[in-house]
Amino acid sequence: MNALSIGQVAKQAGVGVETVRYYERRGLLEEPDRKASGYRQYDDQAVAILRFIRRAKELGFTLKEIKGLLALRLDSSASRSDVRALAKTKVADIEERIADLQRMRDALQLLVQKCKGHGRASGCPILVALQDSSPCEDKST
Amino acid sequence: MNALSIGQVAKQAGVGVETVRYYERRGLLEEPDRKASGYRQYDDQAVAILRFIRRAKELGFTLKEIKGLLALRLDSSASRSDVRALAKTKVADIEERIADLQRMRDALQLLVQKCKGHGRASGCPILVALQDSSPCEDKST
DNA sequence: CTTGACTCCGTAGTATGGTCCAGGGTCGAT
DNA sequence: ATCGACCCTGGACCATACTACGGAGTCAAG
Repeated sequence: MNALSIGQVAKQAGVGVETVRYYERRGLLEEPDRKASGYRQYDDQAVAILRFIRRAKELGFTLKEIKGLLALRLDSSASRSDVRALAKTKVADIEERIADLQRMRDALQLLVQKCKGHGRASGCPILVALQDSSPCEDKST
Repeated sequence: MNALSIGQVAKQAGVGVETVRYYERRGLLEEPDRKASGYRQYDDQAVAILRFIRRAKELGFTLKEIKGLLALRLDSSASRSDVRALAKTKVADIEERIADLQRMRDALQLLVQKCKGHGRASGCPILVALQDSSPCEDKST
């Protein structure tokens, strides 16, 4: 197991040094061992976790959620059924998110189809639809 | 054309008063006329724009993008294909996010499968799945 | 042993999209 | 005239996710 400096893990994971420290503060990354000088010493596992975080972020997870996802991984020794339940909940969350995005996409795609792309922008069906097609119930009750 | 107070436009558009002022500061909403007292005076057009913003936000546009969309609407030299291109880009964005989420969901589902029965959950498929599906080129050049 | 790159820490600033607050002024009804 | 509801401004504040900075210490090559 090779020891890596913060700069090296950062580079290998494709993030900045400040970001690594930030994740540590946020509790996503365990506090690593230190050398006598106080320098952080990481191993390859840290790189894997950083890449995981990067990827999960791309998937639209917040750091808080990613922390939970990482906890799934670490909790495994304790209670497997809990892990399973948590993972299942996450799957449901994600599916909901997918459904939301699909609704967004469908709505937008419908608008794109309505617009043939000819003529002036004013009067474009997309812009018109954006104004008119909304239910937008007001806040009065 | 009826004159509306900020509270009235806000209510009709389904947003908060502070939000209306915020949009004005951000340049999404034109500065309205003022009464002698300094009170803002809006018309129905403002409600339409606020609804437009709300709706576009629901479709995943950022305020910056919405500002662009609103500018297109006013720009006589802008064409529908400009609007269409923007919308299409957004559709592509959303589809990418959907695909990513589906991959994440599959990875998690795999985790759920693996956690079933026994077998160590350390060596977790979440981490593995996300590690492998990512290019993760490092920053070195 | 010097030099330059790297690291430490804490704090502050960035952007996004608001939201809230104080300390005023205004409006409409009673 | 007085009350409550509304509006004004400027600025602070919230969360999220970083990014930058100052002033110090450390490491490794030459």
